[in-house]
Amino acid sequence: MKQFFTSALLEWNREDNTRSMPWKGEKDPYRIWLSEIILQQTRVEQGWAYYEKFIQAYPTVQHLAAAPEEEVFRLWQGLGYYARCKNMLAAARQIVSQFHGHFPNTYEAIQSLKGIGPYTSAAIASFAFNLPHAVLDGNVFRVLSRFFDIDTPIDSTAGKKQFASLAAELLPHGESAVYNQSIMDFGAVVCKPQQPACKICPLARKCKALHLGLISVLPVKTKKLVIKKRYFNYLIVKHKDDLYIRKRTENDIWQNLHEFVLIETSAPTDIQALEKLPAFKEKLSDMSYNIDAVSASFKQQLTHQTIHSQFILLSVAEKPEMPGYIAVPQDQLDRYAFPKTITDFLKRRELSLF
DNA sequence: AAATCGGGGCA
DNA sequence: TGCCCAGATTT
Repeated sequence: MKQFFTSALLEWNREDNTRSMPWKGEKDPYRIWLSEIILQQTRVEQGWAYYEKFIQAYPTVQHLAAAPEEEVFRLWQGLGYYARCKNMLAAARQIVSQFHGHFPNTYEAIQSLKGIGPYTSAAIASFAFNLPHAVLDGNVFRVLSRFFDIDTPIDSTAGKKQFASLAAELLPHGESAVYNQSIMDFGAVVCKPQQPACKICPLARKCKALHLGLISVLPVKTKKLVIKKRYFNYLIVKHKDDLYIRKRTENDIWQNLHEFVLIETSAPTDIQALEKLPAFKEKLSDMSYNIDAVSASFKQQLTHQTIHSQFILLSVAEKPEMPGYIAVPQDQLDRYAFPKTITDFLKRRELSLF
């Protein structure tokens, strides 16, 4: 069974796999690493252009390590999971300072880098150095759980151990790079989450889930998602040509991205009610202001929360004293990274003063 | 062990 | 909507 699985997969890769990607067959560990960080929880099509941008801007790890943080975040803007960006830059600097600019070449050393866990370490170890480590990503969980009919939840500790053990057994000696590439391509192209192509699947003959009618229930996950609603009221404080922004630093979404003056409320709040909040006066340090415009509501759906945002443009006559905020001329906003809700708003130019 | 961290594509 | 995506880190 296991023998069949591995050889059938490799044969599928030789004969039917036409999936092409910029980093496929790449041997430079820096480029492989970059692609793997970008692709964490991200579809290949979504990450593709970002990979090209980063390789162009930072051809080597030395270039990336020397880059200013704000510039790197600007390039990452829109890709999500911004901790990846922060960790990536830290790892680049680790490679230069601790590893003398040479990418580490053992599974353990690779995993000691910021932002690299079991999956990414196995991917780099196998793709760059052909080391015998099996990757375990969403594709692999799905393919294995179906073919071998394993209903242990993949988001449990027991499940991770069980699948990791099986994946390691299936890894063919000396062919970890091509095998790891194959199983992930296979999961993405044939054994897809929805409507897998079982009719043309070369492994169907021995696929347990297919014969048992369990394709749609495998893999099993236990945890349920709880989605919170949040209401963001952004005050765009304008003094002459300057707008006031800050970097988000708290443990929350969008850490290290920038934003305008935020007043979060637990329910939709109109501007009259907003002005009566103590927080409103505090944020503006009792300055006199004039409300120039109020935007419509922008909605953004994240994995764990739904954000409703409105933007209130207000101008002040005197230079504001706002600790923690920086004044940025309107035409230089594009030097800073913002969350998508804000870039959408800025692009829309809904408020006439932009 | 459970909770978080984005944004986009698809049914 | 809900689910998933070349997962990792924090709580």
